[in-house]
Amino acid sequence: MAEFSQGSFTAGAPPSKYPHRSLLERYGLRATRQRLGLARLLFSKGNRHVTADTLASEANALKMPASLATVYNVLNLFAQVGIVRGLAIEGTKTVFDTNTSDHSHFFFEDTGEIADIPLAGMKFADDVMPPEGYEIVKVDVVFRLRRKTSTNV
Amino acid sequence: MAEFSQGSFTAGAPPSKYPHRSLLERYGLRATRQRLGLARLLFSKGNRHVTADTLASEANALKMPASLATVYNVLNLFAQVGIVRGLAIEGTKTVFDTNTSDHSHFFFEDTGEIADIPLAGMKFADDVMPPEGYEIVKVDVVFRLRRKTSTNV
DNA sequence: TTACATGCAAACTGTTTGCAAATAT
DNA sequence: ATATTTGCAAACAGTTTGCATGTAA
Repeated sequence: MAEFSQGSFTAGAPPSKYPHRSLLERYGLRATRQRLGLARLLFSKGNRHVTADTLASEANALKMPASLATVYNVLNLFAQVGIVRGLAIEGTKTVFDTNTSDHSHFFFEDTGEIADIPLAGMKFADDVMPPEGYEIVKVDVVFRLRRKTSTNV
Repeated sequence: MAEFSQGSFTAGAPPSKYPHRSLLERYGLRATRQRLGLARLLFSKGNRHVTADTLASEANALKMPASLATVYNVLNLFAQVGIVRGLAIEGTKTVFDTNTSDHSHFFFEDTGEIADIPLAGMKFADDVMPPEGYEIVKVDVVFRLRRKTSTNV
């Protein structure tokens, strides 16, 4: 039960133990226990694509309890300030991507998985004239993949 | 209020009155009253982007009653056989597009509206190498639009 | 006549919200 | 001390489903 003890420091409060505290403060967000925990899950192992409930179960499995409602709140908040980015790929669950740079996605239709592609969507904005009075703020590009049928060579 | 009287013919059942009957038959779908009615709404006035409930209210307003469940069934069925195409743009409601050709979309963030752009997504498939064993079956490209801020010249 | 489609209501999934208790500053 | 955040459960939106009734073939 101690893999994520947090809260009571004795001495000079080790400054490097909570690397995400500064991240939160940079965005003017209060550094609460669950925000720090979720930020750690999100940003400790490379770019990720999570849904609210995958992240919640992950947190709970690691004894970093956060209610589903809070996970939603935190993910929405992070998305709002730009720490993560929400994707609407499958219509149902919202996927949050920790990679906020301009890139595209593979969507594996068989597994539902999502993978990043280093292809800037904005480069396609040149091919398109936005309607009068509007500007293109983002270009979402999703390459939908199907397992190649062996008969279909 | 009689723009869609349907049902009771007297004589030799005018053959051209239901142009969508043949559409349904072409896909092996039984030509029921509500399928014909919904097909008419979908395909009588150019390309459209509808949700289940906009289409249902439209039908009901025209005295072509179809329950919401049936509208869902019919739209899903049409999408399945390829008469329409489902879009996952906003995460919430599924939008059905009567234009099944390869094209892209504008998404107006202020109004939620969707508009077609004659830009084939598949042309971007050249820039991308699909993972081993997979093939790109569709490329969804959405240009998200925001109203230009006058201060932001 | 018979298999299939419809309508209704109830179930279901994903997400948001109201409010009391907990907590960060 | 006080404003903010959390957790729970209830509300909510969109969609699907079970089953009796209706209907196309």
